This record gives sequence, C-alpha cells and structure tokens, in this order.
Amino acid sequence: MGRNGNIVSMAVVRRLPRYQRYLSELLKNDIRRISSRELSERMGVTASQIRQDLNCFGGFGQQGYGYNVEDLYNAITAILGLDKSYNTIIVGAGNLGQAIAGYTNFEKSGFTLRALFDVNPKLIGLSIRDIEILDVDSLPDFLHENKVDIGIMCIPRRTAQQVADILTDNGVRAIWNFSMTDLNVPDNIIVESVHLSDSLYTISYRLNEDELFKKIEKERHRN
Amino acid sequence: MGRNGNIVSMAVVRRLPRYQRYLSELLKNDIRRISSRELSERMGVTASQIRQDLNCFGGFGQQGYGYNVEDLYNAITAILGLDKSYNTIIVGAGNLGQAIAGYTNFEKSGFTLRALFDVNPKLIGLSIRDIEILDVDSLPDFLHENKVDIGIMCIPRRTAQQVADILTDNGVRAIWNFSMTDLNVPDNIIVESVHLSDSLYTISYRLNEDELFKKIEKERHRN
DNA sequence: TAGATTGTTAATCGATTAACAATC
DNA sequence: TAGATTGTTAATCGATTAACAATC
Repeated sequence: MGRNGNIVSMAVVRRLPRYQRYLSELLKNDIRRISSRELSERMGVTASQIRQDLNCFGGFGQQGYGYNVEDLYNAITAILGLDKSYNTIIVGAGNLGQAIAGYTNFEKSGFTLRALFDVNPKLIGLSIRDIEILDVDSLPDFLHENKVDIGIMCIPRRTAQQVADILTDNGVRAIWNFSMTDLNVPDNIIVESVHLSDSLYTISYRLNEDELFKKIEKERHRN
Repeated sequence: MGRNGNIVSMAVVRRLPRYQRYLSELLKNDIRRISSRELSERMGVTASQIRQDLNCFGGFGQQGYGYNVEDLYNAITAILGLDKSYNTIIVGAGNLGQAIAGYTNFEKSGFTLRALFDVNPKLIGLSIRDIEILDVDSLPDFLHENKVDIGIMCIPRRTAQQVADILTDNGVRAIWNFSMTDLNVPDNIIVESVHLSDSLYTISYRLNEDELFKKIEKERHRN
C-alpha cells in the first residue's frame, strides 16, 4: 500500500485518465487493436511503462497481438470508476463554480450536479442548467437530506476550511478543491486540489529559469 | 539537466509555490524566523526535503538560526519569477475563460491580461474588467502588434491544436492549457496543462479503489 | 562557549526502463 | 510453425530521507 493509503501509486493513477483519452480517440478512429509500442509512440511514453501500469490491474493484452482497443477502453473506464454515478455539489457559485457547473461532459461521465451554494444574495435563487443556487447556510440540511459523494469547492481561501469541515462532517466522501489553500480533513476523506496559482507560477518559473541560473552562477563566482 | 530540459527537476519546482504560500502566511502572522523542522511540521513534509529543495537555488538559511521568513519569501518569489511582469491573453472567453480573467490575484502577481478572444459573436465586443473580448480571427494580428508571454487556452479540444500553432508561430513563449487535450508544440515552448477531467477522474478512481481490488482478488481466486 | 540548525553527503526508497521467457 | 508482443523480473535511474560535520 502506497503512502497515500492507495493500493496503486498516485503516479500510476494520474496516468490512467490519459490512457482513457487516447483509447477513446483510437475508438473514434475505428482502430480496433493496438500494441503497447504503438500506443507508447502516440503518447510519448515508454511501452514498458504502459505495460507496467496496466498490469497493476490485470492482464488486458494478448501476447503476439496487443490490446483490443474497445476492451481496454472499457476496462480503464471501469477502473476509473466511470461506470458508476456520483452526486456532486458545488460550493461557491462565482465564475469558476459556474464554469464547472457548465461542463456537461462531467454529467456524461456520471457526475451529477445536485446543487450549487453561495453566500451572495444576488446569486441565490438563480439556476444553471436548471440546477438551483442555494444559500450556503442551508448546506448542512441539504447534506442530511441528500447523499453527496463529491463536494466541489470554489470559494475563497478564507472560508475554505470551514466549508470543508461541514462537508466532511456530513457524509461527503471526497472534495475537489479549487480554493487556493490546503485543507485539513480526516484520513478517510479524499482531497484532490487544483491550485491554479501554483500551476501558473511554474510557468513564470520556467520562463525565467535560464536567467535565474546565470545570476546564481555569477554570484558564485563573486564568492 | 532534467528530462524536461529543466535545470531543477519539476518535482522540486512544483513544490515552490506551496513554500511561497506558507511563507506568506507566516509573514502575515508576523513570524520572523522559522527552522526547516518547524516549517516541515506545518506543511506535512520532511525538513530534509525543504533543505534539499531550497539548496537547489542557494543557501538561504543560517546555521543555528533557521531562515528569515521575509528574506526567504522574497527569494522564492524571485525564483518563481514573480518579481517580473507578464503579458497574457485568454483564448476562449466562455465560463472558464471569464473565471480566469476575473482572478485579480493573478494581476497582483504580475500577470497582466491584455485581451480575450472568442469565436462567439455574442461575446465579441463585451468586456471583462475593462478588457475587451476580440474576434479570434484577429489573434495573429494582435500577436504581431503586442508582446504576449503567456497564452491561456480555454477552448474546446477540437480547435486547440490549431490555436496552439497560431500562438507559438507568433512569439508566445508559454501556454497555460485548459483544453482537455494534449498539445504538440516546439521544444522551446513551455506548456502547462490543467486537465480538469483527469483530476476529477482520480477522485472517482479513489472512491472505488477498495471495491475494485476486492473484485480483482475474487477473479484471481476463480482462476 | 553550548545549543541549534543549516548545507551537504550518503543511504534508502520508489518509480521507470530494459530485458526476456512465456505464449498467442 | 515463425513472428509478434505480452506479462513480469531484473537493472537503472531519480527522488526522498537520514545523518552529520560545519558553523552561526
């Protein structure tokens, strides 16, 4: 068992959705079979890695043949839990919350948005795709009456921990966190954080790396 | 030099913004000095890792004392290139594009949004924070006339590669990609992809992992 | 000075890649 | 059968952690 309490390491798990995307493309192009070598060339990874990754979950290929695209696609879809459905809510119905609420692709993959919540009286009562924006004060009551699997947090840093506590205290099993802060939650709760600013700052880092190390080199010579 | 052409490994680089966030919190709370051990306890990482990471860039601490919070904060800010400014544009002014356009925090960190682009005639001509939404057809001309460092792509998969080509052919040095597809770009172009669906699917995976491996175990017994 | 804590080297751990026997 | 390609073991590589001399 990995350090995150995961059976399979997160390094592998994070590659699975990408495999699914590429297989879905192959399916669309009516490609019926594929070898790990050919898939590896398309994806820019090693064939070894693909075979190792898949074999965490079972032997999906056939020696001398490769993999049946449709079977493998279905297998990975099931591994990702995308053959099941999930109730979600969004807390924070600002621009980002509304953007995520608008992604109908998530609905198609089995993630059903049950409600949005906000503090802003101007937003409360409005609807997005016929899903109402409710007062965040009613969140605990809503969670008592509705089974919610995933809470999507799109609120400012300030109130994030407080909302996370409400979610985890009321049966929500996983949090998709867009608040730009880290959350403290019980061990059995899954947290997936998307820190947009962290992601952006890696870009500015990389834009400056060469210059930075020229400067560091120069300082070293001085001493 | 790392495999991404990076001097410092991306594993380290991706931790830097988090260090900066924690140091900024310490600053706010008027904490002047901190040891790697105490910071490690707050952040839930090892003190060794913090010292190793920082020493990729220089010796910022002092034996027997620790680190001066303000100095270290400023150093990491400079390492991340956040002491400089960047011109950005957003291609795709839908919900997500508008959400990102609305993040005034990015402006504060030196990322200046110069324009948005869209194909939708209903959006073209509108403004967000006084920044106009332009016709995507005018994108090449705009890039000729304006130095743009970072192109932020919030468009559907279908046209993503095409737009990426326009950006990279016209002097944009980095792409922050929210289109749910991989992009092919020249080696010298920086791409940072935020695959929201990939992130979400790791949650459904983790919600089902235990059950999945019970099933796999059962199948193994059968054979 | 004595205590604390860094910067850095060495040891460990985990992830990736290579190799190849098994087998379709 | 011969060729191809898997599943899996072994080797390599890189990242993390531990240890400790240097030094504030």
